[in-house]
Amino acid sequence: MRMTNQKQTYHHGDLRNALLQAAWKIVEKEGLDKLSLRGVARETGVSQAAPYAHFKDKSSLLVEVAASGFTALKILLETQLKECDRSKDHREMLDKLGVIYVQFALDNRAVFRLMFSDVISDFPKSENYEIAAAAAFSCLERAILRITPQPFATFSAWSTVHGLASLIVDNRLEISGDVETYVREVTKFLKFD
Amino acid sequence: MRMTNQKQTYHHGDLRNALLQAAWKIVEKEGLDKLSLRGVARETGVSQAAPYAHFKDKSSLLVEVAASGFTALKILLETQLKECDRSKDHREMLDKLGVIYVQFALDNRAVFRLMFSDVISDFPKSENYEIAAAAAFSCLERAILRITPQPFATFSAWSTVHGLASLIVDNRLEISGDVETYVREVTKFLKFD
DNA sequence: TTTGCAATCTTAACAGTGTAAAGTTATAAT
DNA sequence: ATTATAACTTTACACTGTTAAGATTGCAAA
Repeated sequence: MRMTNQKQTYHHGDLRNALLQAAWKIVEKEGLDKLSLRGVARETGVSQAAPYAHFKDKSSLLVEVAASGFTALKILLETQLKECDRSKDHREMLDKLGVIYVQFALDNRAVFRLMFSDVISDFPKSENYEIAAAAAFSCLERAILRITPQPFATFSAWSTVHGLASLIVDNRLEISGDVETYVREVTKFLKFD
Repeated sequence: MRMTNQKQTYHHGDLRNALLQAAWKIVEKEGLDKLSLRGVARETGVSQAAPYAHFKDKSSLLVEVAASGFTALKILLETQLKECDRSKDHREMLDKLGVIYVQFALDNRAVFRLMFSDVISDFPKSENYEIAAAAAFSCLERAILRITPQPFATFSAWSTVHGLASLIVDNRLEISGDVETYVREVTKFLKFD
């Protein structure tokens, strides 16, 4: 088992993760449509067929990248959630989570798109993906539940924040000024009482 | 100039539109990732290189499909907008537009995704696309302006409805029951007073 | 009407892709 | 040390987007 970056032996040692990292990097730099499995292999310094020892096919690789995206987002949300744990201003907490959500989308445009892409949404999926996605969603849910128990409140908040993030990422909404004020302006119309 | 469906002459007569229709059909039936330019040509009964007489490349074709998607959506929204013109219940009108938006997304999943896809969002675009997209957006805007002049109200409503549509289309939100009640439940937390 | 020309289409070719099959090498278990 | 298995490479195939060169057509000017 070898953990070096450079390939020095026939067996890579940590190829699975190396491929995931390379894929993330390429997606962010070149875009999803420019990402090829062969390119990922090339970037990692292995042969074109090497990925198939670790992933069933290209989609499976991308699903795992998306899953790690959800995990990254979840960590950000959960950190904020803990910071605010003793605060009584639950609404302020929710807004902060919204800002984090949108900021994550902007900082990781291509991966964010991938996370909800049809490459993934249209079925195979994976346990990892479902767990990671649910975990991220649950952060929002917990924050909402401190404000109101109304059943659709979570979906409503998620929809608003997700829609805003999507529209910005997809260039349908030009954003001038910083993200935070923008998110606050948009979410201020959400009222749960 | 010939308008028949079957190809009978060397010149097709209306190939541009035929290609757009075929592309729409294939996208909806097989998904965006399964759509190939060659496949579109095949479906239209024309050679693989024929599309290049009408479109610069594959992306340009898809951009036009997306544009026609926005146009279709705009027509639906505008029809509803006119029907409600004499109504005084502006909020009810807005809700109806929201239902139409989400219903359109569900009825045309793949095209809806295409409309906001990175294939398009990441730059080339086209005049057609921008005009059609702006026209659809403007329907929402007009409806909102009858409720409130607050600057971010439109973005807020659009974000919510678009987010809801996206999450459903991308299978992140399972929908049980009919769309209408679902949309109303989610949007009822939007309050503009 | 004839001629020429531009638009529309076809065929052929190239590089790049995803992926399966078969062979090679390293590691772990005996 | 031997062997089995997992991790890798090489090779090959069908398919893709796109370009170039040639064929066919309708139309406008002569």
